[in-house]
This record gives sequence, C-alpha cells and structure tokens, in this order.
Amino acid sequence: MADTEARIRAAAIRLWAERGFHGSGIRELAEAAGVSSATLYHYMGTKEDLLAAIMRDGLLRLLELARAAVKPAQGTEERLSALVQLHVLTHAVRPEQTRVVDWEMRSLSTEHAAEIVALRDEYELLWQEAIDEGCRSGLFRPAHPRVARLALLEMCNGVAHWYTPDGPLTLEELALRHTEMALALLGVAVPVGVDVVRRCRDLITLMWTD
Amino acid sequence: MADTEARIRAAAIRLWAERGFHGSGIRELAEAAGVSSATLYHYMGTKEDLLAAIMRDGLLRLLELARAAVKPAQGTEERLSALVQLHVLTHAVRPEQTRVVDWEMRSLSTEHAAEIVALRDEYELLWQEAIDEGCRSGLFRPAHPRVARLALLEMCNGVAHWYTPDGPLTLEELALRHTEMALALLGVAVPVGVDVVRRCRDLITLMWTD
DNA sequence: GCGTGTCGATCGATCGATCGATCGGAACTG
DNA sequence: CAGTTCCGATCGATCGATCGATCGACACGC
Repeated sequence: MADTEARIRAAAIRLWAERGFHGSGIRELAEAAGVSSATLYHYMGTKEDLLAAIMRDGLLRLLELARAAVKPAQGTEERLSALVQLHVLTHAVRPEQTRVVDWEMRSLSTEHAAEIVALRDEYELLWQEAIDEGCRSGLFRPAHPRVARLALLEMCNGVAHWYTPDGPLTLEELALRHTEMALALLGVAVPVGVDVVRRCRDLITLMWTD
Repeated sequence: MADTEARIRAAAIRLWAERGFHGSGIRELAEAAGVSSATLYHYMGTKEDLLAAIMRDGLLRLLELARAAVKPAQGTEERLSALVQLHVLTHAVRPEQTRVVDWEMRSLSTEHAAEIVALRDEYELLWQEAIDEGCRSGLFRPAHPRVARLALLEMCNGVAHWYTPDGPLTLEELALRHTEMALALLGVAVPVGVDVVRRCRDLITLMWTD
C-alpha cells in the first residue's frame, strides 16, 4: 500500500487542478485518496494547510533547479535559455501541480500567502537578473525589461494550460520553440546553438527521473 | 438608483475576479450588490447562468471589436498589431471581467462550457489566421505558428494578472511594448510605425468611451 | 512468554455554519 | 387593480472540521 500522505497529496493536486481549491470538498478529496474525511486531518492540518504545502513544495523545487541553472559561470544566452526550458518543461511534465501553484494563490489566507508570494518573488528575481544582465551586455534589447520578464513568465506559464503529451509536439520541441520565442522577444536574432539543444535533452531526462 | 441587474453583474465580476466563482457565495454577492439573496434569482437565473452570461458578454464584445480590427484591407503587420493592442488594452482596462472570462471556464457545466469555448475558439481563430497570413507572406517566421499563437495569447492574457494603472506604465506604453514583443517573437525586426501608434491611441479612446 | 500500556493510524458519526435555491407575500409602479 | 420588483423566512444539501472509539504494532516489566 502506497504511503497515505502521498496519496492524499496526489489526489488533492489532481482535484484542485481540475476543479479548483474551492470547487472540491474534503469528502471528494477523501474518496479520491481512499481514506475517510477524518483521516485527512491526521495528515494535512486544515484544507488550506495542504494547499500551502503543495504550493511550497512546487515552488521550492522550481527554485532549487533554477538556482542550479543560472550559475554565473554560464553565458547570458545560456542562462535565460536554461530558465525558459526548466520552466516550460516543469509546466509540461507536471501540469496539475503547476496549475495549482500558478492559479490558486487567491485561495490562500494572508498568512500563508506571504510565504508563497515571497518564494515566487525569489524565483522571478532570477529571471529579472538574467534579463538585466543580458541588457547590460547588449545582447538583449527589450524596450522595457520588467514588462519583458512578465510577458515571458506568462507565456511560459501558459504551457500548463494547453500542452498535452498526446499532441504533435515532443517535450524537446516544446522547450526549444519557447527558447527561440523568448530570445526573439528579447531581440536576439541568432538561432539556438547545439549546446542549448544538448542541455535541453539533459533537462528532460532530469525531469523524468526526479 | 442604478439598474439592479447591472449592479449585480458588476458585483459578481468584482467578487469572482478576486475570490473565484466557488470562492464566494450568493449571500456575499447579494450584500455586495445591495439586494437580498432572493432578489438575485429574479435577475440571474442560477448562479452559473450569471457566470455564463458574464463570460458570453465579455467574449462577444472582444470578438466584435477583433472582427473590426482584422478587416482584410489592412496589412499583415497592422492586423496582428491591432489584435495584440485590442487584447492587451481590454485586459488592462477591464482586468476583473477578463480574469473571470479567462480563468473560470472550469466552473462551467458542460452545456454552458460548449457555448463559451466555441466563442473563445472563434476569437483565437482570428489570431491564427493573422499569424498564418504573415507566415505565407514571409513577414512572420515562427518555428511553429500554432505554438506561437498560444504563446502570444498567454502573454497578452497575463496583463490582467499584473497590470495596474497606478504603476509606471501608461496604457499606450503597455500596448506598444506588447506589440513590439509580439512582432519580435514572430521574427519581425522593424520597430512599430507611426500609424500603429496612432491606431493604438484611437483604441484607448474607444476602450474608455465604450 | 505474557500481560500491560502507549502510540500512530483510521474510522463512523456528528458538529455548527454555509451552500444554492425556493416560496409566499409585501412594496412599489403605472 | 395588475404587473413588476424585492425581501424575510426557510428548504435540503453540503461545507470544513472535530469528536470519541477502535485497531494493530511495538516496548516494557516481570
């Protein structure tokens, strides 16, 4: 028998990604997890505690991977490409969890929201720094770097909305097309290099073994 | 005294944009609209009927304006610019309504969802046609036109997430920066022309008088 | 080896509150 | 008076959450 807490968490992610946090009750969640509604409270604290835990985990994982991806040793173009690919692949491989992370912020009370928003801000700071450094070096030429960051993040978030592995796109194509679009949006005309493609493949392997 | 139905609709948009459809009850809605919960049902049918009506109105308005914006008489670059500006300005001027339209689809039952999804597909078809025509003429060079359409729409949807008129960006700057980014993403390097800026100003005037 | 006590895990039953929705009738309008 | 608008009262259902009770597993003293 699988670990009960993991089953509860997986069921919550599935339900909340589909119907939203307020759109499914705890009895529905209990049935999906195969336990009684009372047992839920032995593991999750309140319903909102579970939501915050799911969001915290998703953001911490993304943040950890992103920090490794923007090591200062890398070049400007590689740093932004790595962030785009990591973000897009995460949203494509774990669409349900990322949908909960991205769209259920408003269901958090102010205490929980402060922590989660801080994590998200930390993550977005990595993007802003990568963009700003590209602007300083002259490689990126966005008319407004902050708007470019917001536009890029929204564009990449959207993958969790529409991507399905059943479609014509492979994960590699998905990630590389978004890398190209992101660089083009920032004013870089050159096509992605072979090293970017190779690191993209490494990332895809990482996503599935983790 | 303002029209009761309009007050109800405005209150629903405000509440549902903030807390979500399932996140606010009809008593809360009634209080926000200044009527009793029973009175709501004199105007709105069921709660979900009201949601569908709000989404239908928003999409029909957007569709009508977009159809006028893509008259075949215009050039390729102008068509896509007009779609981007119209979409961005709508999301900036009416963020609450567009948030409900964009993010409450999952709260609709299948019967209502079919109608709303059909309207949204009609709207997105206008974007796809504008992009495809640009590809045929050789002006646009996206590696994958369908992915480019999805990326552009998500990028422009995001405006309703983060834009605030209190910030440093004017509506005109917001719309023009997104026009530039959209064209750059599609592979167009040239800066936006004076006619695009002029039409953007016309659109802003239209948004506020309508 | 065997009784005893403690523990986490789990349950059915149930709490007060709120949910969406409905009713008959009062209040207003023309 | 007829029609429209609106509301207080209330419906059954469901909400998130909690209760006491039970179960098996494990540790301890003798």
